[in-house]
Amino acid sequence: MSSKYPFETIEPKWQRYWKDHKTFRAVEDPKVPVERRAYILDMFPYPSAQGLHVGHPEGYTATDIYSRYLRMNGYNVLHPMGFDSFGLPAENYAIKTGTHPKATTEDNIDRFRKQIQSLGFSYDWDRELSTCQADYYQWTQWIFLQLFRRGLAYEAEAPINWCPSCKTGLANEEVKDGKCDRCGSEVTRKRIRQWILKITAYADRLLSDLDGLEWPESIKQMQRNWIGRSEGANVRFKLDGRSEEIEIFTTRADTLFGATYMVLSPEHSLVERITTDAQKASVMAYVEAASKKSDLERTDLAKDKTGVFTGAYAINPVNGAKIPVWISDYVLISYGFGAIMAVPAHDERDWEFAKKFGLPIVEVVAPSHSPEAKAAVEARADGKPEGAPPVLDTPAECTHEDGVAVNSGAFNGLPTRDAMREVVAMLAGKGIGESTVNFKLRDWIFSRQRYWGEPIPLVHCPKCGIVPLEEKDLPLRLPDVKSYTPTGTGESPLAAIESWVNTTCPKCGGPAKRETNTMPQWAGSSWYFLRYLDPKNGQALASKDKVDYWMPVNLYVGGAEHAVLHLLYARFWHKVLFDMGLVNTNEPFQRLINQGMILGENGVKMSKSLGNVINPDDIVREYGADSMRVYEMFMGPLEVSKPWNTKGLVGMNRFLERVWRLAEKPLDGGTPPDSLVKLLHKTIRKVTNDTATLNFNTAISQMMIFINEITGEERLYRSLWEPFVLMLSPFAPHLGEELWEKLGHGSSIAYQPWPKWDEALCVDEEVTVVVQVNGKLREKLQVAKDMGEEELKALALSKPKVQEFIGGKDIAKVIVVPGKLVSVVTK
RNA sequence: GCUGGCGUGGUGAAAUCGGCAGACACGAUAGACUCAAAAUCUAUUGGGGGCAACUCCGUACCGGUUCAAUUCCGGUCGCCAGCACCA
Repeated sequence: MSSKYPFETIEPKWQRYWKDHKTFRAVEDPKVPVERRAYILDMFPYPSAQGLHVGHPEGYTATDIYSRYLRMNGYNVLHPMGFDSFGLPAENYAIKTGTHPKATTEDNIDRFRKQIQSLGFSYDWDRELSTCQADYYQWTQWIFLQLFRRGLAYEAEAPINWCPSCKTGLANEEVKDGKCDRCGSEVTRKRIRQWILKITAYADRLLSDLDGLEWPESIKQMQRNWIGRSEGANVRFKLDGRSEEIEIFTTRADTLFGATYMVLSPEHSLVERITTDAQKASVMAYVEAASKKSDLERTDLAKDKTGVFTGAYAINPVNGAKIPVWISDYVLISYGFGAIMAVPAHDERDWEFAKKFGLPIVEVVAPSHSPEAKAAVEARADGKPEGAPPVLDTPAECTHEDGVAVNSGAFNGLPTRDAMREVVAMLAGKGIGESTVNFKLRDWIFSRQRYWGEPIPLVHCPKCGIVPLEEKDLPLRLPDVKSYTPTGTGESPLAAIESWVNTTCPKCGGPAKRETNTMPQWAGSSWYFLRYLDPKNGQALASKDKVDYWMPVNLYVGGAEHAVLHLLYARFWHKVLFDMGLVNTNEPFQRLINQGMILGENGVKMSKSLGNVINPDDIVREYGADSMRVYEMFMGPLEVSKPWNTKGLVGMNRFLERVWRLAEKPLDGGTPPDSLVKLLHKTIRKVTNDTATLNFNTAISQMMIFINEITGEERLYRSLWEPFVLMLSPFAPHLGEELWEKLGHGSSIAYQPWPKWDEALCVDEEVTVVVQVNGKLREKLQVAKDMGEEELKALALSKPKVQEFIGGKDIAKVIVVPGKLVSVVTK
């Protein structure tokens, strides 16, 4: 009678063993060559009150299997875990319940750590960190000071997302579809004094360095779009009868002759000055209304263009035309100069606006094969481009396609690309424009008017201005407060603690006030992977030796939701640290993989409100951690989203039960049958290759095939069983250790050498060769693996079945792929 | 709208230097064991037709290249994700 697989006792037993023996402690052994060192990293979790979700262990299991596999292959592996613990959820909870966020955060971390440990991951827990601890955020503050010193942090008034109901500024990630994620109110804009990081100074490098990264193409593409580099030109337009100029950015300098009006963003600084008295009332009303609009109203819903004429006119520099200057909120203050030249014939937005307000539309680019284009090209060939016949009709539709310049004076007849270059050259010659590059990426609004974050280590001194703290005075500790409730004035709750706010200036010693904004949640996570390298270092964020030993991260696994925020911020900070000589690589994460989402059993996203959430604790209790691990890896490729299915999990549990029952047979030291030896070697080959490439689902399937085969045997051969247990152990580590111990070994399986396969034993002596006649499969041949082409052809043609389908027709050709197929084609 | 990705049995999926479509698992059906159930084991399981040997169809849809297409190319439709007036 066989016993049930006792995961309830095995799993805690080995977890205790690993902890007591510090089995997975990583040590910087200089004897290990660089190519045998591996830094395998998970995106660390935010420890929420809900506890772990089944989605978390998916990526963690993948990196764990890979880490264990690498250790067994002689690698020195760094595989750490920690907690991203500053941020709004803890603070919101504190506001609601009056519990200190530190207390709830610590509770949550304890819970998370326990849950993570219950899954048997091989982390080096001696390196655990938490971003809200002073000995960690001391270095987050230190990095901020370096950014400040290098001119990469500046103070400015900037409009931020503001929730009028929660009375607080919101981070971008807390705004969903223009609404507050917490209360559902529409988010408005509020201008508040902000600390901003100059990430745009690194835009070019953040873009070009993507090319060298082994990241999913989709993530690289998302970052490219987000950075949004565009080449174009700046052009300055004179105002009619005034000294000011309007400067604009355009990617289509070639359409300058078609610019029939200009539009300023309502927030543009010239608006007030250039508006004529007659227009003042309507312009001011429009500006006022625009400022009150939420983002949602200004973008999604604003399909219909709105705007007001300022009364002012600008001069089109190429043809001297007087063109009206309007204001409209379809022009964004935050991009380019917050002003545009409008070319309605060749820009959809300008087209809609011009149609609505009856503004002139002039075609300046004709489709390449149109008669207008041909006439312009001919005129140019004759040396008289300006003599090209004018195109007078208002175009029927707007097009941004390339073509040939028309209605463009000396530029008539030039193809779009040439016209762009020529027009810019002409503008540059006159000193009223030049080619330039613009980015969509904006500077990083870095301050939060919140309590639970890193205090910004600066003071405001009435004499000296903004003064950074001395590095020796770090960390600047977060003080205790009575109330975490946001003030609603745009000041953080810290502002109310006078004893903390009032301080002395580090420079002059006079009275000064502390900066009361705190850092966003993204600060701590922008460099945590460096602190794991040297988590107890009191002198530096990490010693250079340790950075050199481990960096860069060889494999980083986490959700795709961090494609642009965390992954872009971390790259930015890393490049700054690289420029300072503190890290050895330009990029932090060499290889990135996004695990897919685990959906609910009904195929939709797991969420509390849908009642389809699976709690990993229940799974571990009922089926064991190993079943959970193997199931999550068996579900499908790591990168794709797939629905949870508890039935499927039960199947994995059955597989492990079968393995356990097999182990209860007495071991046999004899030689197993050839066919099983061959299967073993094929299995080693497949599991090795698939594990190395993170194709865990097919590796598991091969192990199942192996088990199905050897289950039929009377005896359990040690020479088959030991290699199998070794291969299984990264996937089901508790069971692996237990079976290894049962095999009579004294030490952990974690560092045993990975089994090797013999290629000669993976080859079958006999293979199936299929015969096709006119593309259809008609016969199969069992032949020796190395049968030659001629022999195969003769054998195939000798088969009655094949002859039957040839049906006496002449043979046009026969294609033979030795070991695979014979394809007969008739005339 | 733009960008990226994906469409294969009842379900999760496997197979792509083009070469037996559906490995492995779930579910289902039938049987063995049992007083019975659970567990376990055995068999069948893409669809249609045939008593059967067998045969036809089948990888979202339409077309192309090829002796041969799930795989390559062009188009259409659908789904998912991200961005969204970026001049």
